[in-house]
Amino acid sequence: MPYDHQAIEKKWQNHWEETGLFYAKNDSPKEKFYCLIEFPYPSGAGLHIGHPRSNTALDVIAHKKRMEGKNVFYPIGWDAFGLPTENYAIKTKRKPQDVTAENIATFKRQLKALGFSFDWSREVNTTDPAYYKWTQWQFLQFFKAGLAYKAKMPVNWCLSCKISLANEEVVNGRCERCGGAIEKRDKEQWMIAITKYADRLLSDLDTVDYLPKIKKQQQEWIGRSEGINIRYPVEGTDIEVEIFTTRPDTNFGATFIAVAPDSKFVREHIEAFPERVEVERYVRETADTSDIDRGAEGRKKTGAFTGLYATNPLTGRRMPIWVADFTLGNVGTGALVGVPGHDMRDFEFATAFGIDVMRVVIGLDGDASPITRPEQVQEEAGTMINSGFLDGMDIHAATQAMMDHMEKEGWGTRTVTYKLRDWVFSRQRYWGEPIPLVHCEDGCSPENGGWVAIRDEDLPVVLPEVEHYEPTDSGESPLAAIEDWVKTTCPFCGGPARRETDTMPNWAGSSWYFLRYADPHNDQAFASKEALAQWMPVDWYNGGMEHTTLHLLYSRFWNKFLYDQGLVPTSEPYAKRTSHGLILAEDGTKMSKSKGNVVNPDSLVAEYGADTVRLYLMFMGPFGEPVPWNTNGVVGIRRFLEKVWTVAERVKIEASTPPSPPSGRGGDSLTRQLHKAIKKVSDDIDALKMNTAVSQLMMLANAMQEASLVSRETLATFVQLLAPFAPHAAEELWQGLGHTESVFLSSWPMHNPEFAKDEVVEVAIQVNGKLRGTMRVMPDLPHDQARDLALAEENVAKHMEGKTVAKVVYVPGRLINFVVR
RNA sequence: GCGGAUGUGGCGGAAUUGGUAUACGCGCAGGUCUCAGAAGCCUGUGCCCGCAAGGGCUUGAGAGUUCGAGUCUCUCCAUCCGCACCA
Repeated sequence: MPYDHQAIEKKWQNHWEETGLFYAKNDSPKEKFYCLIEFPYPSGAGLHIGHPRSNTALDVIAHKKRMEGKNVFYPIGWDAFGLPTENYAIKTKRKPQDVTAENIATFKRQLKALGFSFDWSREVNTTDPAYYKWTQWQFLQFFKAGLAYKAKMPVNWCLSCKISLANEEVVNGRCERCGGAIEKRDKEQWMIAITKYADRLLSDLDTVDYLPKIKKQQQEWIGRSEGINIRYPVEGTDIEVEIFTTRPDTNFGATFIAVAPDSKFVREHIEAFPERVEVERYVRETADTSDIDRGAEGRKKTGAFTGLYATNPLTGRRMPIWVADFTLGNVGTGALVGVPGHDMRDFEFATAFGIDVMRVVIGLDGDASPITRPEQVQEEAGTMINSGFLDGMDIHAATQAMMDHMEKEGWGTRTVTYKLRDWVFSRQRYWGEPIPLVHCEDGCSPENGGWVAIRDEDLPVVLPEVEHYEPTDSGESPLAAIEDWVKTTCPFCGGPARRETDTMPNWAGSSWYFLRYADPHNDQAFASKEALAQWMPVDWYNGGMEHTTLHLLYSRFWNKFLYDQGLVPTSEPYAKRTSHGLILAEDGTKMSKSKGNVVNPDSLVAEYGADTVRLYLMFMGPFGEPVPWNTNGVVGIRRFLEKVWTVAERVKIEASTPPSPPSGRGGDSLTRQLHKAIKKVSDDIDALKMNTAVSQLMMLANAMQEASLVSRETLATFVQLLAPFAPHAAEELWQGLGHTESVFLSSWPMHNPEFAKDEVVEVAIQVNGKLRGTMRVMPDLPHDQARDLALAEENVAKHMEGKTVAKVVYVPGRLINFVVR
């Protein structure tokens, strides 16, 4: 019988579905194992080949854990709110609800065709009112706890479309759709105070098993730094300018102050600037530059002098106060003290505007001459000089000494700052969860600016249908145009009130979906305490490296908040987090619809089969790294499965034979290969080294093909090892070997180290580290015998002729190296 | 610019974590089968010199540590991901 993937795959997918084989059981006595993949955004483009990369890997893990006796939970759902669907709906004049339903149907069909062992009975959808009811409810808990607040934040405003744009819709500083100019406009936005959790988000990383690079990115994103806020009096006024620095040790070398155009200092004191007109012009000019450009080292420095001077109490020096856009308004206090000798951007600024440069640190190169060239700027290490009581100290000791001094004098206060900023939670868009607040016209809740929470029993606030999905040209969401909906009554006093028309960002629904899976049909709570206690935390979460900062941090924060409210059982939601690399197009560039280099999973599954696609995805390269797609590689995998099929047909025809008895050490060669493979495949799956696990399976298949006789037991074990990767083919082969139950109900094979041992190994013989021969010997051959055998090799002897042996390095089973002179 | 990562044959990659570099797969070449082709099977395949035996070189570039470096250290270069309203 030839390998007919179409018949086999359909048959087993139906069988698994009918028997509910992979549905998680709430009342199982087995130990739970919660496997999670990032739920997909159901875009109109259909499943991207990158989705099954992650899904297959965790499917392999889920299957192996099942076979190891765990109660595995592997759910799936849809992260369906968001811009692309909304924009598509605007363009095609269709309802986002309908578009979303269609996209989900497509994704579902595509995922099912790949045979993933998802628990489809627990599917969730963020756009379902029964789901977002709880997203809204949880937002209200943030609101009630005082963590949600309104603040003015800049948005990208397209002057011709008259709507605010997402950063992604701004291309080269212009509107993506109309190409028109963009302006930054301040808009009142809901914010969530994630920075209150910064310390715990940082320190609790010690309690979880994330890939080191993931932890590092989280740490850097949170960006804790200890420093000091220093207040300098402004000459001739009663105002002060407050700056933040992590390097007060260099303060004897401070020669200017730079404040950000968008800083509090400029907003509050611009009236007092002697050069006010010039500063106003500069502020307007720089308003639309992005932070990324502004912070860049080497970028041409610009600025405007305010006409004011601050006094450095340490030295009595007059420091001119400049407005300069290389200072960022949202970092520290929005103002910095310029030490051009020891900071490259300060140096660039000072040289551009003729400001003094002083040396206060001698670098490791010992150069103590005046700093005139950029390469002399000493930023990282060194010893203090020209700095009074700090002279001779190392910069780190000097930093502490200076902070002590400044605190004692009352000039400054030690401060911890974070790069992390509070979470902008409002969108002026249609396709998101309505924010469940009303503004009372009668003055309720003055402490919250008049904002009142919707009563729990009135949730969800259902997204009403509108005529047009475009944001209004006043910058409000399209919901603002539905006067009937906006006008409501205050849940508190019953007086007139207006609804909040902003919606939530798509991060909201994805910040807690893993909790909903535990109890997806509950209408009394987002999930019951019992269900959460049973399944949380997630044991293994895999997702893209591109989600390492935002989604991962938001959802950790969200979970921690719920934990503090006593609503979830663990402080950290994910015990383990790994990441997969992007799949690139064959030419090594990113796949994109516009370039037409997108790989279509449907046609691949139809032509080669789901098992081939799954195996190829695991084999194509190291799981954590980006790899270009290669259809030729798929062909190679298909050949492998056909080879397996041929071997299996042969085994079925041959008379049943007992398993090859281990003859002496290691048994026969096939038994040895089998046990090596069991070990390697098991270890590799756990370590997510899927590519080498598959190549080990290939080697075992090659060995079976070459072997004169393959026992049914050997083949059966091979099938078990193959099963997580190629579940359909494995079920078919397993059944062909006479089993009546699913291969996934069998126990994962154990390897016997005795059977895996080699009788003889090849040992390298080196002379002065160069390979001069090899010998086949027992792995534990004693030193003297190894030396004598090696010296007997003709080519080795040739290279040793006339030399004296200074040293012999012998690594049993690996190599022997003669160091000669 | 800042933060995180990566760099090995013609291509995707492997390397027991300091021990025979190039496993496995693709591609290519030769053979077998065939009227012929396809598929399958067998053999070979890092580069240079050599009929061969063998020798030299080789893991982005350059230096260093070591009996021994793809792996450790330093300098440089290139590529990818993220940068807060894409998901």
